[in-house]
Amino acid sequence: MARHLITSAIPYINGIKHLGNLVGSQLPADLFARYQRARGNEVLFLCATDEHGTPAELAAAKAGKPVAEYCAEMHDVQAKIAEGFGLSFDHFGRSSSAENQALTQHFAGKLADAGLIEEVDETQIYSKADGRFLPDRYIEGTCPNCGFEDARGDQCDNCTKQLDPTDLINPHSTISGSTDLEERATKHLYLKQSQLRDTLQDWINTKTDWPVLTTSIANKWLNDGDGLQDRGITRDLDWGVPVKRGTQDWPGMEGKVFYVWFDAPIEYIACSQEWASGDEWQRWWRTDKGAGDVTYTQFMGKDNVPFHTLSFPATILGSGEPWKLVDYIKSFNYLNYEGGQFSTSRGRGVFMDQALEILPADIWRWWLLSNCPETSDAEFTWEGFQSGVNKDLSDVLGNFVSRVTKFCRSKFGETVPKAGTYGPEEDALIAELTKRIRAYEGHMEAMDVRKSAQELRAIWALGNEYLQDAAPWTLFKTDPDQAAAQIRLALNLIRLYAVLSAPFMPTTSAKLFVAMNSLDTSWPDDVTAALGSLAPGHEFSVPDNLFAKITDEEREGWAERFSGIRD
RNA sequence: GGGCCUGUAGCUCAGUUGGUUAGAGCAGAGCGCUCAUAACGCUUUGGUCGUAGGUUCGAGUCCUACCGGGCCUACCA
Repeated sequence: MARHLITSAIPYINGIKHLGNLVGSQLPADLFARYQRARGNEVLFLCATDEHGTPAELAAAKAGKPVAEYCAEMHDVQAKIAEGFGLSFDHFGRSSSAENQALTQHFAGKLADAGLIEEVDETQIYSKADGRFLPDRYIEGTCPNCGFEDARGDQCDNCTKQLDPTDLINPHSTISGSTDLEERATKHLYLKQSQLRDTLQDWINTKTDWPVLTTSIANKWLNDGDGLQDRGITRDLDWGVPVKRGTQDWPGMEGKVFYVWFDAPIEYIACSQEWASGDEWQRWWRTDKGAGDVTYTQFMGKDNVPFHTLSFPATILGSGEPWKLVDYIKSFNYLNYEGGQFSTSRGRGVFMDQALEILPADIWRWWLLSNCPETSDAEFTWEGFQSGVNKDLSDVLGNFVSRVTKFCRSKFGETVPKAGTYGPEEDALIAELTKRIRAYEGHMEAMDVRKSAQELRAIWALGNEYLQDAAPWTLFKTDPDQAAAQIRLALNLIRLYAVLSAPFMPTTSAKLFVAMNSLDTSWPDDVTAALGSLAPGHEFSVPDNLFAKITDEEREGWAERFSGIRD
């Protein structure tokens, strides 16, 4: 039995995520986790909220709450929505946990012991009105290059020139608008990633099967300009993991916290400590404690790739301790919304809570996964969504279940008919099913999400093709026994579909198991045997229609409702 | 500015190391079926593969230039 450690990029705490965030990390990770469990493998699937950093502090202030309270509430909100989407985390943790705090400090201590931490004196912009140091992006002013008035401190959005905050003319805080800014001396810890450059390059070079998107971003950072740069891992903030060297105070670093991107990936490990009782987590993370046979897969959007291919591995490798390194990084492009971008800050697009208000989770799961942005950015349009969902789910799968169960009820009652035997047509179907199921498995193992969905859909369609060819409604008049055998097979197909479709649509799958009155969720390694699961005489019930069609009126209403800023 | 990705039928996308008449789903057209959510099945119409050159016996696939779209560029996360 294989062992799979699976983590999804951890969503930031400051608000509800949109569908683009969902499809870029949590949803495909859940698909993979559910599939591996269905194949009988041991899975630990982890996710958490990423709670530190300036935006969290500002969001809390805006909500008029202490940041700890705000984060606790938002964590619960995100956890509930995740549950609504059927995300099957073994644990949904928090980067602000005591476990992560201790582990982050531990790693910092080990890195310092290894000579990989440097203390750097520097100056940063301080805003007296805001009472805080400002990250470059929170300072705006006039671009010295093109005269654009709303240039950010790191880059001008108009002429794309890279800037330093001190370059700006008439700089002001984007938080308060205050122009009372000054340069202040401060000291920070830098992780000397440059010393690990060759180690990281050698490691990345072995990952020939990773998505191009993943390795090309990593190589860019490793080789651009002077190569991998050292990186500041502390900030002058109140909310975060206090800077300590292991359990010891760090002289000169009082009142400072670790940078959110330093502690966030460590939460993957800490999350397992939150989940586990005792040392159970170690057999997933420590190669000296039984994690040697673990396959570790991470899922994330492309914006997260540098931190997962370089920063976090630098932390792991630099510690000199036997931690498990990631084996495969599945990265995604972005999902666009009706010709533009989903935007959290501007409230553009459909957000996870809104999605669940208007349609069941499985419908979203199916469309998002079968259209996920694997090779390039993908496009959400209401028309495409409507036609895709109606065709695939209502017409191909839903209607198949409906026609089979209702025909059986009217001719044979709500029991699997006993008469008749299988012949060449059934053998041909089984051969075709076997071929396609093996292909489906291959795509799922490879995490080819769109291809997996395409194959699954083709497997559903085989049922309709078979029925049309067999035509039990005609045969019933002359050879009812043969029609009975055909319907027996078709009923078994429904159970088979419930098994195969479960990773994509867990709720629908569960409904089918209930209707078929079956507890047999075993994977169809032998398709012939799987199609004998529901024995002659087995009772079942006719389910309600699985998927209501999306009407034109609904589609138009939603397109209108979600055309602007979220309410 | 630099780097990476991308441009294939009306739409959304597949096209393995260059190899015969370029594929799928949806949409369109025709036929069939009537068990079913007017659902299903079969057949079929659509493409000089962004443009222009080049390499090759052979290019959607490799090279160059150009045009269009996107992302990243290290202090947002």
